Amino acid sequence: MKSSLPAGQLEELLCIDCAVRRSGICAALDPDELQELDRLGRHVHFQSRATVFAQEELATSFYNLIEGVLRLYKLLPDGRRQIVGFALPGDFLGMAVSARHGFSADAIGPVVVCQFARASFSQFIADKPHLLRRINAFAARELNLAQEHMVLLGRRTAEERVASFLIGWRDRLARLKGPAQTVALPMSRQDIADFLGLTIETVSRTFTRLERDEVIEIMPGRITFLKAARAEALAAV
Amino acid sequence: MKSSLPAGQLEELLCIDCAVRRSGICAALDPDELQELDRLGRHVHFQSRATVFAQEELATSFYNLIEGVLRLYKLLPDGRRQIVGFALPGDFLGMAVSARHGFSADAIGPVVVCQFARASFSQFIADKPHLLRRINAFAARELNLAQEHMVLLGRRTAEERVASFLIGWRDRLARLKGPAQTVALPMSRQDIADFLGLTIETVSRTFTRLERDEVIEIMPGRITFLKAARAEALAAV
DNA sequence: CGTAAAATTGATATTTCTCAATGAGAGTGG
DNA sequence: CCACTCTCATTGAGAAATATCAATTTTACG
Repeated sequence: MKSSLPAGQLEELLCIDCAVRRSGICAALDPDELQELDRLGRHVHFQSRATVFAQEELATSFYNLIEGVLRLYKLLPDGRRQIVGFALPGDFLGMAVSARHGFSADAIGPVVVCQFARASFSQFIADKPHLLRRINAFAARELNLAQEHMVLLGRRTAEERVASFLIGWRDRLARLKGPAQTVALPMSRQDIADFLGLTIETVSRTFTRLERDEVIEIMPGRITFLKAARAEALAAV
Repeated sequence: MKSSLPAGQLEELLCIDCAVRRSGICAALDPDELQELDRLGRHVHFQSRATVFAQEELATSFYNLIEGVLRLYKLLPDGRRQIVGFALPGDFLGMAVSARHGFSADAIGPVVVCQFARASFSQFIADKPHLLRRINAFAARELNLAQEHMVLLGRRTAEERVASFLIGWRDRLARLKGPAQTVALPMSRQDIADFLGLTIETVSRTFTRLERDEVIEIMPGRITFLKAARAEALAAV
């Protein structure tokens, strides 16, 4: 955490000290490789609502999310929005299928990312099978999440969607910060609606219903599970 | 296509002669590696409706789809089904996130797959960066498709879903067999409904409406585009 | 042909959306 | 410190899209 770098570069910590060193893709690297990586990446801060990259923009970088939350979304030409996921520290972004990004990413609250130029990072990973395998595992996990979400969007009721979302979010935060009954929800109701394929009104009504049934308690920016088992049952069915 | 192998092994063609040699992940391999791979994989035939692997089953193999169509789906405990995709020749399956399959795969019509034992294939790819990169690219493409599908499921109307599906399916078949206005639909209306997050009745009514509007012509097991541009517009919005 | 499965069509029900109004929290300037 | 304002969230009433239930028709297959 301490740094001997001159002022103005304080955030340019070394990979070896990185907060997501053990959870991100970099966990696959040995000390020598981490040192090499130090020269390729740089930390970039974004304030709330800032855009890290946008759909259709040329994908010139890869990103490791170090701190904060990103919403990842696709827009239809008429403005309809589908949030395809929320990124948390340790997540790796930028695996575009073409030269352009398939979705936009913007900050929900302050964010720090580790940015890598596409060309040099591609070169860095090109002959590192252990790192390629880890990136593969990350992609497989993402794909699995996406498929779970398709089931939610295609076949679940509003109440099941909301319960699934809350339980899934709780579990992701638990992996980062340890388990807790109270769960921070930094994203807006509109974000939740656009993630779950619902309207903001339906999300709000469903929250209220879950609170009336004493499954959760609603507080500004967070909720508490009162009957976690009931919520889990709704999420699982 | 010709084979000098004894009867009973007629389908055990060599990788070098494989129908999906240029489109599948194996396109990343050189002749020596293909020869090595010959010893690891074996062709397996499935008849229509047969299950190649099932959700929650131990993932003991990887598969290259050689011929035919698979439906890939997840089931909820109460029987609701979401088809997460249709696999076509050249697709690679079996990248499970855990030890178990995240979805089921079964044959729509006769199917041939090239099956690899998980352990030996994992070993085969472990130190082949070019193959790992290709598998990565396949995963990224899958993820991209999944995200597109999330938009469809979360934010599109029934008519847009059906038009998107027909156009998307046409384009995938075009890549395999060349462009055509008439498109084979080997899957049932129920399969289409479970892919699009609709009921069979809504799919049927939407097909009928598209036919009444002279956008498509419906025939048993296939459709023809009469106004492809109109369908594309519905799919794109 | 005859039968079973798949697809279509119709009538009605239900969920979720849309439109509109109200309420609550956070930041700002007097 | 308090009104003011802006954004976000909640609530209500009615509309719309899609689901459900129930025939009927078409297609596939022995």
